[in-house]
Amino acid sequence: MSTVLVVDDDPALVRALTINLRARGYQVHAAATGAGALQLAATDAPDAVVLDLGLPDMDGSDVIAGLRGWTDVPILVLSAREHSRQKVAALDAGADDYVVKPFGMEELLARLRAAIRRGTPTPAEPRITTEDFTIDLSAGRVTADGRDVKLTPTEWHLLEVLARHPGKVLDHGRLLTEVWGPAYREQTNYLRVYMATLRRKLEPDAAHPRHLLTEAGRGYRFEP
Amino acid sequence: MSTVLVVDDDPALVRALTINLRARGYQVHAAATGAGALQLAATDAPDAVVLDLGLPDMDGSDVIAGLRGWTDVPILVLSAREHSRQKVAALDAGADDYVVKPFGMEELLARLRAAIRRGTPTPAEPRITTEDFTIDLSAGRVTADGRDVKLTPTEWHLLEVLARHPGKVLDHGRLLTEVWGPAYREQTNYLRVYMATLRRKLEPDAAHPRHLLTEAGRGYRFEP
DNA sequence: GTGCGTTGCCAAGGCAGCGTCAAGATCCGG
DNA sequence: CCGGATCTTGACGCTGCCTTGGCAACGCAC
Repeated sequence: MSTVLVVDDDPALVRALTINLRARGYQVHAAATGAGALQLAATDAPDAVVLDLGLPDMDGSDVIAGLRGWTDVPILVLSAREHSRQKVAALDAGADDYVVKPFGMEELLARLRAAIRRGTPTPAEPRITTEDFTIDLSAGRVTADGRDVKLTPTEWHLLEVLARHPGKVLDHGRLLTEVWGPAYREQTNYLRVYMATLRRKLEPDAAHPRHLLTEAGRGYRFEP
Repeated sequence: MSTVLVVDDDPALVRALTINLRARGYQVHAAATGAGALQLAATDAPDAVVLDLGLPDMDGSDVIAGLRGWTDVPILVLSAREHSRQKVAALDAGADDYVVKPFGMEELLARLRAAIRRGTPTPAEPRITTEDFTIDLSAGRVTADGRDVKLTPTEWHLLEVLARHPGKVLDHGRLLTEVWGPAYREQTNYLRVYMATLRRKLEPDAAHPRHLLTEAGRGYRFEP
């Protein structure tokens, strides 16, 4: 999960932000001064920084410059002042976004999500590995001991749906609807045929599958 | 020089933005509808998009989704409405920034600079080599054993799109929208024709391609 | 053990998708 | 206005995928 560095000298605001961010699954570190912020940013390598411009010890632009000297971490600036000139200065100093206080928490969180999303142009390796094969969802390929496995469109589509819900049992109706469309909800034989070919192509022993499992009477499950 | 696509149905605002952006050295293209915006974005490949949410023909989120389906170009959203919920929706749909009308021109320009600065963090090696040929993306040239290979504009465009996503399967719709525009999403025969000429010009054995591969039923893939 | 529903497996026919070719249509420089 | 390059369009086999039906194996309830 992502780490966020919150920099503000108002303890109440820091606490409010911390609570909201933690509730969304972020890890939060806080600093009350510009010097502390630079220090923490260097040691923690956060995924985003929320920075109040009105710090007691340093000018906001200097904090931004201090960060930008060595990192491209997204910086989201908070400020009580509406002054346009200051916004321009902060953005040109290298900030990624600017939010005026008082702000809505939902908006701040959305802007933070947008900033972090941009900050990681590698949206994580969407790659799922088992002991016997590897699925690369973004590249749309499957490899088994080094070699590319050739899958037909339908085979791939079915595998993709299963792999996106690892460990979960997906019932027939759901799989059929997602792969073939709502009109095919009753054609459970399709599933039998295609699960069979997937097992033949991916499982070491198709007769005793280890990853493409049947949950009798309920559906199928993918186990990494 | 950066190109900016301005999307707004208010001619006065479009003119004001155009004048200001041109004065700063940007190249400006404009659209008044969502459909026009998607079309222009596909053909012009702008470096940033300024998008008004209140378009006559499409919902703003749909325009964002239509762009995000195939490009990471920075999107800066304009809206008259202050509603927080709409901001959140636009940002989560993939927008990079959100500015409430009326806005200060200086602030808008600063945010635009920040967005474009973020959007081009890849000076990177714009050169891709395979065993049989080399693609120089920045120079727009391809060489096969020392000699320049002559490509027509369309051939080059198609090769470029494939080469920018090495190893990934790109489906027909995506390739067609990027090379020919959204209106050609169904013309899969274009792909067949141009993949054939690319193979003839680049592959040692066009009948058994090693780098320009077809993923039957799903799309094409470039393998370095 | 028996009966029933569910699942795995196989093979054959129809057909969609792909590669290929060639003939207009269009664009562009001279 | 002409000639060549480029793009568009249609047609035609062919490969291989999807569909379909039938049958055997299996597990579970009785």
